[in-house]
Amino acid sequence: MEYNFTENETKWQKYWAENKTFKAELNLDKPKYYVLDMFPYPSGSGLHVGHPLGYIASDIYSRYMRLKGFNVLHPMGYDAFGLPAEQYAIQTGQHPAKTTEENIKRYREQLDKIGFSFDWDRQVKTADSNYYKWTQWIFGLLFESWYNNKTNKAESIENLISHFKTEGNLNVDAATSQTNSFTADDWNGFTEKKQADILLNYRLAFLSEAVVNWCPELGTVLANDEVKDGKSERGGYAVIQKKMTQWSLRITAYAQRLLDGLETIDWSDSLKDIQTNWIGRSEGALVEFKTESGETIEVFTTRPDTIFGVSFMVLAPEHELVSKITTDAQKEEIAEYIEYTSRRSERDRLSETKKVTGAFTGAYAINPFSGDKLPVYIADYVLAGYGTGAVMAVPSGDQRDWDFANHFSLPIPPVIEGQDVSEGAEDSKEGILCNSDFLNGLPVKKAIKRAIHEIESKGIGKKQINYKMRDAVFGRQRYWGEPIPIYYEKGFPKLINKEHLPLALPEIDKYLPTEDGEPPLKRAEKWNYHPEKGLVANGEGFPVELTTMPGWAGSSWYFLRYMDANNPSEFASKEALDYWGPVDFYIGGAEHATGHLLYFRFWTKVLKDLGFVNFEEPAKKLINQGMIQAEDGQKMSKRYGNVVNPDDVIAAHGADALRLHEMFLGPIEMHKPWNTKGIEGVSKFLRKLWRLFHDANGNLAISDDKATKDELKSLHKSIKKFREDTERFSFNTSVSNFMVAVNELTDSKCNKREILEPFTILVSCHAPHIAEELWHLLGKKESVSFATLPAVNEVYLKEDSKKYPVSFNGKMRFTLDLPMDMTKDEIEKAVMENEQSQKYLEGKTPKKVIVVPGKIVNVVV
RNA sequence: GCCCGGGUGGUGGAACUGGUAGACACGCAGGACUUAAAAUCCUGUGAACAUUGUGUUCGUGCGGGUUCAAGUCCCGCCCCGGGUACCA
Repeated sequence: MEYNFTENETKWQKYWAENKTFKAELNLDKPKYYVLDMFPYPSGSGLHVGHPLGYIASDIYSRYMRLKGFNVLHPMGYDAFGLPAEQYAIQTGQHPAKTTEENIKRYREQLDKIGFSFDWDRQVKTADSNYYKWTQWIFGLLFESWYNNKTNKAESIENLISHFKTEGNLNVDAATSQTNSFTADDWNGFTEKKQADILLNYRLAFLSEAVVNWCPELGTVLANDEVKDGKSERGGYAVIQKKMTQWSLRITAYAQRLLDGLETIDWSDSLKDIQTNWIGRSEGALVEFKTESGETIEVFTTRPDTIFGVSFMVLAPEHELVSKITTDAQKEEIAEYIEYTSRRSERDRLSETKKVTGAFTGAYAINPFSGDKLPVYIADYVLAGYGTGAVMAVPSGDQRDWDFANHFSLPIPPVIEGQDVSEGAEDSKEGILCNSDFLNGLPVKKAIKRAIHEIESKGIGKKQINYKMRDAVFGRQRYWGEPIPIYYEKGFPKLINKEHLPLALPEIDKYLPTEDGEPPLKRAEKWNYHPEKGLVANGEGFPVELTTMPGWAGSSWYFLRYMDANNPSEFASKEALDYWGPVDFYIGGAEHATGHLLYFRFWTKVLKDLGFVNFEEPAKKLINQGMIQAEDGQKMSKRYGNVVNPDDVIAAHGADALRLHEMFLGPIEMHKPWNTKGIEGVSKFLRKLWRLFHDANGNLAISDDKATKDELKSLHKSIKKFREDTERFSFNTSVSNFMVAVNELTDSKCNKREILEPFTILVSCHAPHIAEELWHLLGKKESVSFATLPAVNEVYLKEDSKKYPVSFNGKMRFTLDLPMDMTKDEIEKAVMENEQSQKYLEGKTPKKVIVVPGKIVNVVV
């Protein structure tokens, strides 16, 4: 009887589901291992063949770790809130919850057919109110915390308030947007509103007025990682900069820890690089320049050593000093320039970076060391959002400053010996300072230190570290997301009481902004809050926040919920968190490097600081699965009509073949095209494997005879390679390893239990359905996933002899079979005495003979 | 521009710390079985030259180098993919 994959695969999928074979239970007696996949956003088009690639790899690894005796947590769920469902709802009027549920159902059917060993009892859906209740609760934690730079962690806002009451903010070192200082008396005298406003400058979840990315098409603000090339990542719509009051999360407080943590985790270098660049740490100095009129311009520079090379100053057009220092004569020009820059979209600005623009304010600043008069310009190459929004321009060392100086005919004084600034700036960190008074003769690195020292002792600045990363904009003017659990009393935000969570998403008539441009939640009829009664009809109580959370809120902590997914009273129990956390192995796409993967590290650190989890990093090991392209090398997309559906592949070849084939395509981390024909190879392998257990007539035929030395060698070679390959996530070479073994066993017509039983266990990770059936044909009653991974017995691998490749001058000429226990000298002698050697020696005596026992022989003539 | 990956047969890819380049597959060619096809099995398959087996030369993007020995290490380039970009 030939192997019937459809029948067999359905049978075992049913068995696993009915017996809850992969149910994970907390068991302190067993070591745990947590394998996590990035959960999918259930889109309307279902899974294509590229999606399960990572899931297959993680499933193989999960099964492998189970065989090694670990208690494995391998869950799955859905990232169910998001823009596409809402856009669809706007078009069709269908409730996004309904379409999302339908999509989830379809995803589940597709996933079930692939034979994953997920514990479905732990499924999470971010749009489920039992889940987002806790997302809202975590938002509450962020709202009620501030970051203490002295203890280097988040602390309760109550601590801060009591500090304010007794000392004001004088001895507070916090991550804050508060610039003014106040005393205890000041604080106690402030109105409630004023106090609330100040606290917002400290809270980790805070409301502030800031320039944000506004996408008019989507009708919402976007975080920096959701904007690519000046357009929205979803939809590709134009983005403009707009000043708005917004909820944000103070991720910048964690910039240094997010950087430091990278050194403790086993993630790919490219991913770490992306995050490092995104965080963008730079060391330098904050320096004050006085204008002639007595105003102070503060600049950030990474090259304080070049301060004698400053020939002008530049402010961002939005800089608050611009209006104060502009002379009457220049007012018109400056106003025109500001008007021009505010008209330009983000895309225009980015695409015209070579165009030099700017305007002179008429004001002059004084170089604090040289006393030189420095004209002050405004230009939009200086960004309001970075550093202080002002720079000291050093045209000899900075190309942008050079271009500007060149355009406006400003001097370009060199400050490094031998510097040639006629064609452009030279920004080398090597070199010796010149024309720089007390810095003359010093190499750059020492000069930087010296300059900072002088700046500090003069009292005009200090050493400073800046980060490119911005705080994360958190509110979205959209419907399909978690409501932010905030209401407004006396004009300032307050947290909705814990017992009123979840703050459920209300029903509304349509999913569009109101006529006044308010977010869709404004349409809800019962969207006011009463601290005792909860939600009440509008007109009663206090208004509730109208924005919702971004797509990444729910995914920032889902890995924690899986640990205790059905807990009704906590986000997860302490016991479960301590046992299962952190994630041991995480797999997902690299496109989440600057979004999800930063946010989930950030939330983990906050929860650690507040004592809820005992680990600093959420995932110890992470690999990125590559993309599977269509056969034509293009991206697989409905638009190109080149999508391959796993359902079709499974119908034609089976789930085991799909799993093997996806792995066989190449290394997990690489992008590679789908290859329809290639699947024949793995199908053939499965049939060959099946035939090892059956005779020519298709009847089961397993022998209890003793295995031969060669058969044992095939088996143990395979066990060894399988273990090595799996440990280094080389799933593709495992497949060829299986093929080699089956080919060898087929050649020797091996049907011996002693060989087939352990081999079935190996194969069960990649091809669980056929393995499960074969396991039962071998007479086993339990699932093969409860078996033990076979150990390597080196005795069977030991070779008696080695076919030595013999090279002359590095060129391989012939091989020579020699016993393994020969010494170097004996090998050399044997080679030299061999008649074939004479031909290549041409009568000469060899200069040198290199012998690496067990490896090679190389004769140098 | 800067920072990461990556370039190996007709194709996907192997070669873990320098040690027989091309494992394992796909494809292709030839053959066996068959009335025929499918399925299965066998043989061959980097290129060129030569050929009786054997052999010789070249060959891992290009050019150099280190080494007894380089796909692997070093230097300089080219191409492809990704990230990032007036970040001072």
